[in-house]
Amino acid sequence: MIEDWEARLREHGFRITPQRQLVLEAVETLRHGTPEEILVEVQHTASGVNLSTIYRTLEVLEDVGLVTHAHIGHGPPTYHAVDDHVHIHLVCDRCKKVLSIPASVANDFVHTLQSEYGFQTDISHVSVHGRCDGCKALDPILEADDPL
Amino acid sequence: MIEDWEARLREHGFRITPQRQLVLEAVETLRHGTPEEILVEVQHTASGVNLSTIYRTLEVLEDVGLVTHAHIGHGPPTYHAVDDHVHIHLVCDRCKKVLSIPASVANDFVHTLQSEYGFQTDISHVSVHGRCDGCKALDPILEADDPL
DNA sequence: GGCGTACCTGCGAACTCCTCGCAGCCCGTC
DNA sequence: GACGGGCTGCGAGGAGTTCGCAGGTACGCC
Repeated sequence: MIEDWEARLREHGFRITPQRQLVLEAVETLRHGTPEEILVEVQHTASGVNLSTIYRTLEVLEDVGLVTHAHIGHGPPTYHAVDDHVHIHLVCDRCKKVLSIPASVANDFVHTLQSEYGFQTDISHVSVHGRCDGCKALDPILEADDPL
Repeated sequence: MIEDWEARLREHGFRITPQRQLVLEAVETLRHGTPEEILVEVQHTASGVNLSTIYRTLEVLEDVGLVTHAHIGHGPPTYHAVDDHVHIHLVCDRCKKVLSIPASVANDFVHTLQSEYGFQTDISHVSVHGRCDGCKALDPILEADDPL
């Protein structure tokens, strides 16, 4: 559990509630979790918790910098705890598998965006689509084709 | 208009219909278009066209490699014609502005993903989140914080 | 040019993901 | 321990997308 999560919330004028604790714990346990998955995880401990609360709680936790979200393809967003290693998602559009790689791989790319376009990149929010090693052999991407 | 679009469709066993032609034209005119925007564009010419048809047509056009889509943040996907320059979207999470930059900027990054992780990147499908030059000054991203 | 069939379209229902309004609860403070 | 305002659960509702079905139409075949 991230230390000082209570302090983080209080600093921003938010209250400490069991729901917020449970959601944060669930995000850390799952490492990659959609709101729906987080709900299920939370309900192992407290079955009365509502999906709206998950959404509102995730918004609060993101606000104070305890969790982040990233968009992985078409479905719902995925949430992470921020003390987890900052990473990039490689999403295989064919088998839907998600690889996490260290964000450092993109350092040069990020610097170029900064120096040439003045763009400050939130690298943890990036997801890169394509074909994983296995699927590449079976069904490679052709030029600019994107048969998702 | 992409040459041979009719041939492309026929090759894959699809028929040529006015709707398919109009959708393809709309995508090329708009350059960046959500299904809803494409519908509006198509309806300038043929008001009877239905949104379901737009979705089904885009799926077909993507299938035969005439259009691609990319996910730009929380909203609906954006479609492009494939003869357009391959590009990367830089999405400002604060002002929602989208910059298009040449895909070549990511060449080294793409090669690293290939050589180190065996991952074949569909670079046109990537969207990079962060802060544009203007917003960066007003409200920068703090470490791993992501206050979208 | 006309015919038939399989594909395609329009329409509406439904589904998923998410947000909102409201009434009651409970955290934090005095 | 009592009070007030933020927080939660619940249900309704909205945006974006998909699906099933009935009728229309492209296109191969004569």
